[in-house]
Amino acid sequence: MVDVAKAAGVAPSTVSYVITGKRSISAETRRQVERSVRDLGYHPHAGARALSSSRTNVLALVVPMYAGHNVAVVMQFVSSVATAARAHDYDLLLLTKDEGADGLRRVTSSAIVDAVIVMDIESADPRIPVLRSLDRPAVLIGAPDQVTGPTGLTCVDLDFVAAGACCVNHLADLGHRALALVGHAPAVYQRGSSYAGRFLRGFTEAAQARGVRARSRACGLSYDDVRACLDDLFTKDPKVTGIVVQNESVLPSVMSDLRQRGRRVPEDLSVIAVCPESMAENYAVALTTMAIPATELGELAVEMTIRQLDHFNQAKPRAKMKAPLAPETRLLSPQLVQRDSTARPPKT
Amino acid sequence: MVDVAKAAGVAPSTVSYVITGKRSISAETRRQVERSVRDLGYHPHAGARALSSSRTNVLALVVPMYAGHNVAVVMQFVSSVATAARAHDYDLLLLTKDEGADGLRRVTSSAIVDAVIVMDIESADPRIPVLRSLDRPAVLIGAPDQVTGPTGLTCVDLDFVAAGACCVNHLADLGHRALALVGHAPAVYQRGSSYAGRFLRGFTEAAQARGVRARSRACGLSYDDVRACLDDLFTKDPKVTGIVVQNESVLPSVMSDLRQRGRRVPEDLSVIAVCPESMAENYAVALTTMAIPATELGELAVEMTIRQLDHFNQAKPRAKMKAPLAPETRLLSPQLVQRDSTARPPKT
DNA sequence: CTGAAAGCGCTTACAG
DNA sequence: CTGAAAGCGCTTACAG
Repeated sequence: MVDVAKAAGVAPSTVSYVITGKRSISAETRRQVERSVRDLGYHPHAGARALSSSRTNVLALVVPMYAGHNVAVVMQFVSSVATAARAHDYDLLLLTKDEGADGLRRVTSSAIVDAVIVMDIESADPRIPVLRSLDRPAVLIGAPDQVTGPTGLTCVDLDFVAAGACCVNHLADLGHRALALVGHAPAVYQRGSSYAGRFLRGFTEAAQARGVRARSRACGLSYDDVRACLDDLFTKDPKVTGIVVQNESVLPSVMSDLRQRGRRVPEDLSVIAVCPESMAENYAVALTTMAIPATELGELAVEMTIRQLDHFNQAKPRAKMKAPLAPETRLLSPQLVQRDSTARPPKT
Repeated sequence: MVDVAKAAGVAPSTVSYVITGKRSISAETRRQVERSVRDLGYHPHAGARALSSSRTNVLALVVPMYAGHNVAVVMQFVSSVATAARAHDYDLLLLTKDEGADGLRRVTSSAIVDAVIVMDIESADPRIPVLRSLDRPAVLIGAPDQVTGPTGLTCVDLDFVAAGACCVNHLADLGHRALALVGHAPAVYQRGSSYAGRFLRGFTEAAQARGVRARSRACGLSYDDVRACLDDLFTKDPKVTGIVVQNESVLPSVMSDLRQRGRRVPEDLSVIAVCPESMAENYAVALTTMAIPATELGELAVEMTIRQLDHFNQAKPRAKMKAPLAPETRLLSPQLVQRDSTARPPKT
């Protein structure tokens, strides 16, 4: 920086101000400095910046990485968060979920990152109290179980309760009277991943409200798991004419197994897939989907984080008692896109 | 740190030495310091460390994120690199591929990271010259086209040429005389992703060597793309009895379409899938696979990076002419796991 | 085995 | 609109 200042004939602090844009600079001076910056190929040292400004311009993203489970959706989240972060001039530090609460404390109290975004929150997640005590902004992608509960944390998610209900309503409107839900892998429920439970709740409650029969079952990833799951569902209620597949990873096997059973979609059986829109066309029948708006959620998460950060940084110098920005909870409304896999049930 | 030093009754520098372990400390003093560190909940400030030591303990990982393409494999890479990095006390900064060469320059010359790991190298990739000029260690997951070429960069990858050949040999050994390769999406070849080309080359050359017919075709992701691809392959060579599916994302559609055509696997047709082992059991027939050892490759990449870094940091103080560690290229041997989807061809 | 002190490269009140 | 200077919190020669 000193070299740049010399080359431009100004004080080092002026170079800093040109780069950070934190005070107005005469057009002339600015030009000089920018020129020298370019000529010397100068890049400010991130560590030095972090040390003197107490800001790193890095966000942590905690990603769940379970082999085979939900990879497409997770990738979309990661990709969208990374891109949105860069658009706001932030970089992304990737944390795996199994670093747990300690990992959050580590990156946060070493000032490696300015804030954290956490995916895949579980009911009674041990990270929540930690997150709340961090003294740095935290945003959850995914809402803890009591949606409106006093988590004190900012959340953004699809409204999975409404999504479950929405699927039921679509099928009930078409005339279906008996439904089934092919759920996530058992491990997902055991972990208490909140989205799984919330969707199931919406599904069950709406079925009750509409007076249609509904049952659900967790479903493992292998072909045998899928067959066993469908066997069970069809045995327990042979009249099922509508199924909702919440487990995106298992869609191929489900579609293939249904054909093998001689159940035509949608003539004999209607299918709704809960998955990213991009997967809808990958089957012989274009799938009616309950979209998971991963890209939008990722962008929102970043925006909410930045907003918290702005507030946080303003409050810092002024009062010791920074009024923490009131934690918002944004739940996106579900959007069902009808394609060719849902229709009226067969006449009996 | 000053507080910790006071609490422990030692000099700040001693605290530093205890934490970094860079010189021997009496057991007594160490205990005192460690105690104070714990009592005060002290965490060293990453920025300050980076500034004075010129090391950040962060690695950049450049990840290709194309919706739908190869997501499972990419996730496995990311997960394994992240975990391996943590095991060496490094964090991971995630860069998307579309930040390109500029992104590499940015994180590197701002000293945000100590080294970079780059996935999905293309033939004649514009990032290669940049990587070579970085003055920081760089490791490629994936080899540029001329495997042994003078890239001057350290690479680790599956030996895709051998992998292609290995698939052909397995099928030829079983007695198949006409083979087909369902390749990656056209976009992958257009980008010149090197693994796609290398696999194809191995496949083609081995077929020639073994005197079996072989053709290949790119294949898009949608069901219609898959059907068109198989239509084309079977039309051009109706005697095909063995196919290799390199495009993991398309496996479900392929298997489902084959059944619809009345081609039983493996009685009528043998299938080899190039994919992670974890996907082998997700179909009605357990798939014979050409494994993509993503986890192992990720770990190797991190180890090679650390080794470069060690060398780099040792050379720095001594000579201006740091002899750059001779760039290694490690190509893992392919491993074919036979399961139930390959067998002798039908007698004619 | 331990200390005192310089210095890493920025940002940001404080002055004018 | 611009400068001079303190200070952020560590690491690491230099000494003893």
